[in-house]
Amino acid sequence: MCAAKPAFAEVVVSAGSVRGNQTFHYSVPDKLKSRLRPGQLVLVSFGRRQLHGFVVGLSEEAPVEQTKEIRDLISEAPLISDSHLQLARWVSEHYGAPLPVAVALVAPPRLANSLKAHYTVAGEASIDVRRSSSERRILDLVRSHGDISAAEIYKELGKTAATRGVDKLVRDGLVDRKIKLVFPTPKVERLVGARRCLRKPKEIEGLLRRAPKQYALWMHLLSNEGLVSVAEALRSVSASAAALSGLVKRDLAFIEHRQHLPYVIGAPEGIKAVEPTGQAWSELKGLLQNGRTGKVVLQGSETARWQLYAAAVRAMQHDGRQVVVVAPDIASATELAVWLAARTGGWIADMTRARTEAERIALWRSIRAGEVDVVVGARASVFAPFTRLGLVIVEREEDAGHKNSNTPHYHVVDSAAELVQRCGGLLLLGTETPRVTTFFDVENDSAKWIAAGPHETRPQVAGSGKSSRDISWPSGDVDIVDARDSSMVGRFGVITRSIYESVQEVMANRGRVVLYVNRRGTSALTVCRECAYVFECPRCTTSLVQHRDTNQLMCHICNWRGSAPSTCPECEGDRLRLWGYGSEAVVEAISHLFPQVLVARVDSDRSSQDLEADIAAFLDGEVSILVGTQRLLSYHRHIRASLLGIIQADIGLKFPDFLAPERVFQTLMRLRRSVLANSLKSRTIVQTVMPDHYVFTAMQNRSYEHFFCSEMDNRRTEGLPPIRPMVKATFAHARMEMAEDEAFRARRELATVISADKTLDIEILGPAPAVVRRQRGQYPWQMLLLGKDVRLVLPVFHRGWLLEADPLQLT
DNA sequence: AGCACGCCGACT
DNA sequence: GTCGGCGTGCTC
Repeated sequence: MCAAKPAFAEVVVSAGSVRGNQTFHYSVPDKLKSRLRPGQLVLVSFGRRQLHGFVVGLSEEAPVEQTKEIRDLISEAPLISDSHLQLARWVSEHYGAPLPVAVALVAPPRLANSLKAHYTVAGEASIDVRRSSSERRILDLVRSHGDISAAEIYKELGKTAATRGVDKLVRDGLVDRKIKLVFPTPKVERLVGARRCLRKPKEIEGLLRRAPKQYALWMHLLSNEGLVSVAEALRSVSASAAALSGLVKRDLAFIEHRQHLPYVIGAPEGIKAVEPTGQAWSELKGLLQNGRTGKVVLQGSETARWQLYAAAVRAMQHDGRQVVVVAPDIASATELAVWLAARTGGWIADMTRARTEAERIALWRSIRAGEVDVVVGARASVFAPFTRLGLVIVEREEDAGHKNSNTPHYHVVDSAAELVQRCGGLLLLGTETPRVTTFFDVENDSAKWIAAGPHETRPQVAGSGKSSRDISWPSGDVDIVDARDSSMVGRFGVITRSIYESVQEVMANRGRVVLYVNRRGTSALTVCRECAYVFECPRCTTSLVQHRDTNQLMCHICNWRGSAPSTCPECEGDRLRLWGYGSEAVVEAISHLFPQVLVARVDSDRSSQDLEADIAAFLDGEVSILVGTQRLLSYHRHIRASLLGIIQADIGLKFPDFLAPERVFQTLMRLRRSVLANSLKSRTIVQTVMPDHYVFTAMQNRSYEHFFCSEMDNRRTEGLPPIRPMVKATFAHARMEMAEDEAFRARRELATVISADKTLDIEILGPAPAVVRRQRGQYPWQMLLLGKDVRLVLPVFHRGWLLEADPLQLT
């Protein structure tokens, strides 16, 4: 604790443009000396502006000579706990994000919208004749009201004149600005129900003989169990509000006001709370009982994992501690919330169902008040203001949805690890196929491993020898076909004979097939056979992909579209050739080979409605073959088949991105798990031009460790993550030389900083133009920083640079 | 955001 | 020399 009467307060000012993790010191006025605490919201002068900011620390001394006074306390109750302030600081430093942006993560949602300015008279200053007419009008308004809100002044003068005039008056000390924090509350719903009474229906019919609308309404209410919304009840019998008030006056109906909170998920009746048996639960239970903090990896099938989550949540409810479950996307968050609600007592908050600002704020506040025990949400829910945290569950920790796609580029797993370090609690990472980084932690004993199963005996593969972690593995054989020397059948030359024959066999047995291609469209590039002209995107340096169904050329980087030409713009020749292929080409090829079979395409070029209809047809057996991209995985619960064909997955492996093999491996594992779910006779055929790549051999050997060890060999020699932390820094400019010059200037500046301190462990790769040299009309140049001290030099990157720590994609 | 400062090219 | 446009950095 600091001294009772702090002289200075350290404040994070809410100005988005303040780069880096800079705070500002203000002197504490006497009237606030005994009241100021970290986490409170204050009003401060910042340059010419008055801004709100969070107190993050109190001290006897300030690092600067000149300080201004804190103008006002906006919120007496601290809105952010010490631990969450520390978490925000960590996010800012770790991800190279501005501190105000990081603080906004742990603050109430859209805080600025809840701040309302009020104006009062300051002193007895007489009206200066030189004041403009709008200033005089504002002064009159303030004087006559005594205390007037900004909104009221806006109404009188219009926004521009009002803000300009009011700012001037505040600066000149004629009026005082006060900021009030007014949180919105979710709208109140009026519900109506029939009053149960002992009078016979016949009697009431008589009573209401001369009020037919009231009678109709009464019958309607009786036919409904419980309460219905007033608006809906009146609409359905086309009655007016008068009819309702008549019923209420007769005491036949009653009105209840209820806050409609869509994020509250109650437990349905008949909770199926079954305590799991088995090794996994007894291990997990032990860790939970000790109330220890730490990281645990739980590997297993979805069913096995979810059962353990439910048991863990119940254990926490029993101990009176809060649980947060972070799902990789909105759909699975809601699914998990409903699933958990059915298997645990009490109510669960689904953050993804809090849609309006008022709802999000109400939920935030009830979490802060400790009223909510279990929260399920997408990635932002790790930053919710828990007060007695016991458990953080990250579902499908390997999913890319756990990484934020804009500043700050936080990752849920790393943020959650920091969270439990500061707030306590166990971090449970649920996964089917762990990330390399996560399994590295297990190998290092910095994370515990629990195998949730179901397990099957798997072929033994020589690994590090040290560990023998069980990993549940999708059943069925994997065959690898070398696409380079196999004979191709059908159009475009995309299907090997071996896949063709297997599909034929499955079709003969009335089975179903899923074929995966990693690209949309018909062709990867369109080339002129006369002059070798390649159609390129006008904004990017990518080749355009032809989409036959819409007859368009399309850029897969910036979504540029143009109609497909029939002649070459260079030589006007008409012999255009489609080179490479995507999902559309595979559909065409397959339909041509199996004309009697219905084939559906599943990729993001098609609308959700169309896709759902096709998936339903697939379930009915009407459609027997699905051809799709990543998009197939959105229907992972429905795409069961006895044959999974990987037509093309290896394109990514040729990119200069060390993360590509892991991405391909994860995608194929997930596809296999969903398509072949527990059917023992099912097969996977991988058609590839890289049959010896460890991604495919590991699949064939059914060994995660085979994949992991090969992957780590690569990363160790290069010192890539998780061996050394990595930060990607990108600078884009519409003029290529500008981007290049700035990239090299930053590189030189970094070199000076690094050479000044020989102990710094930092290596710089680049700068180099991005693989796609031009994107959306801009030329991005990027640099990769590696080493344990990389974060110390992040302040070197000023305005215009985009920083991403622990990137998931280098291209 | 809004202002100060400094650099550079255009003009007196 | 000086003016002003523009890019950059600072605000406790």
